[in-house]
Amino acid sequence: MPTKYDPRDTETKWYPYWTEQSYFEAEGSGKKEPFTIVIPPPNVTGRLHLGHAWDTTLQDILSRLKRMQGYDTLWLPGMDHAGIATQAKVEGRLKEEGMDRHELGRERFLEKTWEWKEEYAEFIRQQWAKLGLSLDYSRERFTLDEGLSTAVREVFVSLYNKGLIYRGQYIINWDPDTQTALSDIEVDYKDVQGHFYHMKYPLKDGSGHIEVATTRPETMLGDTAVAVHPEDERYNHLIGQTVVLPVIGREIEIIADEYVDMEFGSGAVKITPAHDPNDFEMGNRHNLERILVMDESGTMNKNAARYQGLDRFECRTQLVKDLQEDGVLFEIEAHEHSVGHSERSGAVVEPYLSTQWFVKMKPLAEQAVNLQNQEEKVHFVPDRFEKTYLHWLENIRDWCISRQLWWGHRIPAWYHKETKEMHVGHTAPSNPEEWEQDEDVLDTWFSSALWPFSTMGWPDREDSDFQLFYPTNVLVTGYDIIFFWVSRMIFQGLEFTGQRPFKDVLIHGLVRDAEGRKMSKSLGNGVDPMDVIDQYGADALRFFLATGTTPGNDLRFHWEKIEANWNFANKIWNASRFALMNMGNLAYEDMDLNGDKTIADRWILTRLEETIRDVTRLMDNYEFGEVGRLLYNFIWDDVCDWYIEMAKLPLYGDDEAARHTTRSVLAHVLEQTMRLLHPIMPFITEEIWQHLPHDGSSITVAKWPAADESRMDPESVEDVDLLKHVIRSVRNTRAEMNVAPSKEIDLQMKPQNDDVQKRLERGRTYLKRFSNSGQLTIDPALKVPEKSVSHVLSGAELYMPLAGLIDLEEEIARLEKEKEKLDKEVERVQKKLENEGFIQKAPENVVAEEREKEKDYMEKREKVTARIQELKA
RNA sequence: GAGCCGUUAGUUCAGUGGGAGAACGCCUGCUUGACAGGCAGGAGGUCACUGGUUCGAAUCCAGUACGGCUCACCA
Repeated sequence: MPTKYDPRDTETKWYPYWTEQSYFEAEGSGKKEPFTIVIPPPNVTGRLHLGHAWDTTLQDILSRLKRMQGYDTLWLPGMDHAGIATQAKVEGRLKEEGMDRHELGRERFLEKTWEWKEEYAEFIRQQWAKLGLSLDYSRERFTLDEGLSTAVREVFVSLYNKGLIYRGQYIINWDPDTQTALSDIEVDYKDVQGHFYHMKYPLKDGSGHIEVATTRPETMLGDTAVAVHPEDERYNHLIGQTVVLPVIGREIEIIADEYVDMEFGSGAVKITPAHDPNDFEMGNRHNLERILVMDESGTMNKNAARYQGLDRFECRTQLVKDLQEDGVLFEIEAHEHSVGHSERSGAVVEPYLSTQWFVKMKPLAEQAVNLQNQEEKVHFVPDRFEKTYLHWLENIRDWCISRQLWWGHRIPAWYHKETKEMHVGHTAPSNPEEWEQDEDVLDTWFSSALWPFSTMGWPDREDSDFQLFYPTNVLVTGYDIIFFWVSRMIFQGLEFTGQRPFKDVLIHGLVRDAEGRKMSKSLGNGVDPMDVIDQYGADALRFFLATGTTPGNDLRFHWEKIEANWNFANKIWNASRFALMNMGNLAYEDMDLNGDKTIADRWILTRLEETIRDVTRLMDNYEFGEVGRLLYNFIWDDVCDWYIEMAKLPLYGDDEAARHTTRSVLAHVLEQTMRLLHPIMPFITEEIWQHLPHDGSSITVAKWPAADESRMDPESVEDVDLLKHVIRSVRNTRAEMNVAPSKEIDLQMKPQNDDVQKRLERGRTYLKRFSNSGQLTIDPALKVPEKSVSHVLSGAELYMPLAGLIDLEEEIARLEKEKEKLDKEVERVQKKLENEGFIQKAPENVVAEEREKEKDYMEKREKVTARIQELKA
């Protein structure tokens, strides 16, 4: 084994082995308790980013843990066709080749897109492998697969038949760039510094005019009314009168509607039912005509009269100029307002009248809301996200699900060419030549919403995977897609399977750069997880992702932390190297933990049991950060800095039996620790585990360690704690007095009682070695040496005669300082104990602890004071 | 406008009713038979602020300030 850990060797070796041995394939036999996670399917648009790496690392930790704990673990992989995003990518590629999808035709374009999909799917699988993810590839799914498409049609037809899907003409969010409708949540609202345009519309009878204002003046071309509040005294007399719409010359009525806010603007509103959702509603109430003034690309149409052919923003500029000249537009006010942008293309979204398909959300949302009052609810971790989720559901509007794209699930609706009759069903009507299928496809999230069950054979409820592995145990995802995905899976799962699709939802945040900024292409601050792996290994990256933060919070990426985690891997590597070099070909069968163990052996075994217990508990609570901290400290501090150093005594000694016991303990501790760490750092733990004495073919299928209280030895912990205190005091003195570690000193200890004396005697060999003392005295009747440095510990005093090195004044000053510290402690404790309330109300054990401390501090202070007196005398 | 989160050591973050923690960074010393990407020792914090509850508050409650996020409205 090389002295430095090189993750590249290890990490390329094990993944092929794991998959060849089918360790990640769920059995599906029903003999073991199942544990299921479905992966949030990444888009087949490109490379995985750090967010994916984080999300999947957390899932892999849970999957590996549960697999080791004996569950029939299914972690189901797959990908999402990502309608708009993928189509845009393929169109981009076509454009480079000087082509256009319309030239190519729908069928050829889809062929090209499938090619793209295969290419990127392979790419994504390679990245999953590099991350070490324990995915069951035998069950990989894609949202456009045959089976999943069947599920999509089943859901569509069923919801349609229940009246929960309908088609109609409404105002939707239109993206003129990609030329498709969007759902409400695919629109990003940004505050924009715009203008408020004030206009006068003349009354037909010539008696004057009425003032209106708008932020989108081009929509005035489609106005079909002006509205005022029925109780607005300024306008009462005008209700029912007619105004002549400038430019167009259309005569439109002044109507009364309570929606109008009298306080806002002039109190009169222009009404454009085909270009604004509120105006559309009002139009329905008053039977107003709906006039579209643009086409699907945002270009003004024939209803825009002389502005026909202009882009909507060119039209705005020109129209404003013209209206100003005509005196219609009399004021332009700076006005900050919120403007919707397409989440995908960034284009300004146009509220647009259009015929689309919708899901009626009220009944579905209600079910999901009610679920949270039941025992079998979805548990959000951390639970604050439940509030976010419920608030959204309670205020939900109908979901526009049709998209004017080619790449996706085609809507299973057919229209008769002549009668215009509509047919909704799994298949086309029997005489297909007389019908044509709806051109549109479904929102990508419509199919993603079915993912937890469509991937398991549903709608075949008898499918063995669906029977065994559904509902899933936990969903791991970022808070940014709670609305898009989590909520939709829940209401569709309830509607179609009658069960929650997952018991827990583990929410994480976003990966940010070191300055806390979101990683983005435009900022160029993104980090490719594959680069991180190439430099430091997947284990280092995974440890960082697992331990960097607590659930629900964002994570800042720091290269230094990744590097520190490589150091940790290297530390583990070298500790193992040491163990193996001193293992003497110890075989697994020959390991013996029942021999005559040293206090170090008993202590580290106790610490191991504590670590097993705590790590298991924390894993179950998704507290991976704490798990990492515990394992890091156990390995680095307890195993490496203390146990290995202590184990060197028997290992380098002549006592064969003692050596055998210590070898066994060391091998056992490392072997068990590798198992505990394996879910987080799968590669290095497998590598080391395979080198160590072990039983079985792979750590991936080794049993998760079980805590055994009977192996704990509290005495040994007290022993080692005392030894550590003594050793630290000596080291501290050496450092302060500039006594080189290589220079021998005398160490004289005066125990206060038999118990401490015995402990010190038991630890004598360790004390001698770690203090590098020539003479070591343990004597309750010790005659205090002159000219010596002293330390007062709980239960013992220690002296180091360092004649010639000691400055008496300095030593007194040091002890005075020590005494001051103790004074403060005593004062603090006594203040507490003098408090009647504390004595009466605080729990007994707390009071007892304080009394114990008081005694200890006072004793120490006494000793220190006495020592000062001696030195002064 | 409503809701949520954060504010703890130079930095990144844990801790969430009973003596302020870790990692990294910093300072000092060390070719100690696994590791100098290491070992040993050390410095460093009125836990944002103001009140309240409590025998006891970094921790619970209310408010304030600053930073961030989400939703809604915006003619």
